[in-house]
Amino acid sequence: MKRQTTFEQIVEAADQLFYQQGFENTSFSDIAEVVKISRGNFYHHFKSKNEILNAVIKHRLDNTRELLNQWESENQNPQDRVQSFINILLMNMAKIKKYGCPVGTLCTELTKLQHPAQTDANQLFSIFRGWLTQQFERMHLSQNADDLAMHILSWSQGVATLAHVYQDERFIQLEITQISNWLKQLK
Amino acid sequence: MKRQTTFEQIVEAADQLFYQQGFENTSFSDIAEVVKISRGNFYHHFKSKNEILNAVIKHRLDNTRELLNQWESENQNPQDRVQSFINILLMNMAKIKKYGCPVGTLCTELTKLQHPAQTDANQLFSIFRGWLTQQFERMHLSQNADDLAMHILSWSQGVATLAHVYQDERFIQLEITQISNWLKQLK
DNA sequence: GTCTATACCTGGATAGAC
DNA sequence: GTCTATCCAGGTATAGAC
Repeated sequence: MKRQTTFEQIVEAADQLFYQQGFENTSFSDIAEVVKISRGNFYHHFKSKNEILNAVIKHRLDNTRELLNQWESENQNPQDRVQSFINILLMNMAKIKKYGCPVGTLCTELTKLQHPAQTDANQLFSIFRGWLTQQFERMHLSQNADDLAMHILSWSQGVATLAHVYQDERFIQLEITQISNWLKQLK
Repeated sequence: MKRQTTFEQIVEAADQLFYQQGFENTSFSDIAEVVKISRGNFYHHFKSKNEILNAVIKHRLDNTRELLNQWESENQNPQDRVQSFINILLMNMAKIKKYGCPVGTLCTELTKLQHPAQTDANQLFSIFRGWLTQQFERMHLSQNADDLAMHILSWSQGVATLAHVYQDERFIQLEITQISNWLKQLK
C-alpha cells in the first residue's frame, strides 16, 4: 500500500472534517491534529484555507466522476444506472444519518457564506444532474429529462436532510422504496 | 404602532441575520449594526450568544404556531390546510431562492455544530410534522399519516435546497404543481 | 439601559530556524 | 519539508462609567 503524501493526507482529512463539522467550523488545529503536523506546516502546501477547500472540492469531483464511470460500466440499462444513484442513500445510510448529504450540506453552507468557491462546489451537484439527465434521455421519456433529474436529486436531498435532523434511518429506507417505485413507473 | 423594545429588536434582527448568513457566521457586530446599539449592550439583555439563539428559536416557534392557527381558521378541509403548507413555497419563493428554508438550514447547521440548541430547533420541524400528521389523519388515509407528513416535509425541503443552490425559482414552481397533484390524488 | 474600554481567546497567516 | 515563534484580526465576554 502506497504511502500518502502530506498534501494528500491534508486533503483527505479536510474532506472528512468539512463533511462532519462543516467548513467554517473546521480549524487548522482540527486538521493538524488528524494529520499530525504543526499548523505552520500547512502553508508549505497551501496558500490559504480556501485553497484547501478548492483541493477538497477537486478531490470530490474526481471521486464522483470515477463513481459515475463505475456505474456506467456495471449497468447498460439507464434505469439500472439511476437505481445505482438511489442506492447511495442505502449504502451511505449511517453517514447520512450522522452528517447529512456531503454535497448538499457543503453547497448550502458555501451559498450562505457567499463563498467564492460556491460555483465550484455546485459542480458536485451538476455532475450528478447532467449524468442523470443523460440516463433519462436514453429512457425516451416524454417529460423533460433535466426536470426528472432535478426531481430525483431534490428528492434524495430532502430525504438526507430530514434523516440527518431526525437521526432516522427508517425514514431513509421508506423513501428509498418510494423513489424506486417512482423510477419503475416512469413512462 | 407600538415601538419595539431593544430586546425585541435584537431578536428580530438576529432572526433575520441567522437566516440570511447562518448562525455561526453572524457576529455581535453584525446585529449591533442593524439594531444600532453597541456590542457591550447585548449583555444587559442576554447572557451569551446562545441565549440570543434560544430567544430566536422561541420567537420562531411562536410565529409558527400562530401561522398554523391561521391556516386552521381559514380552512376547514384538511386537504386545503395541507395546501396552505405547500403554498409557503410559493409565498416565500424569493427568500427561499436567496437563503433556502429557514428551518432546514438552521437545523442542519446546528446539527453539524453539535449545538446544544439542536433539539429545540428541531421543534420547528416537529410542529409542522405533528400538524401535518393531524391533517392526514382527518383525511382517513390508509397509509401512516406520520409517514405522509414526513414525505411532504422532506419533499419541500429538497425543493428549497436545490432552489437555493441553483438560485432557481422556476424549479420551485414546477415542483409545487407536482406536490399539489400528489396531494389531490392521495387516497 | 446604554456606552466605552478592555480582557481574553481562537483562528488564519507569516518569518525564519532547522 | 517540518518545526517554533509570533503577529494580527475578529469574536465573545466583562467591568465599570455615565
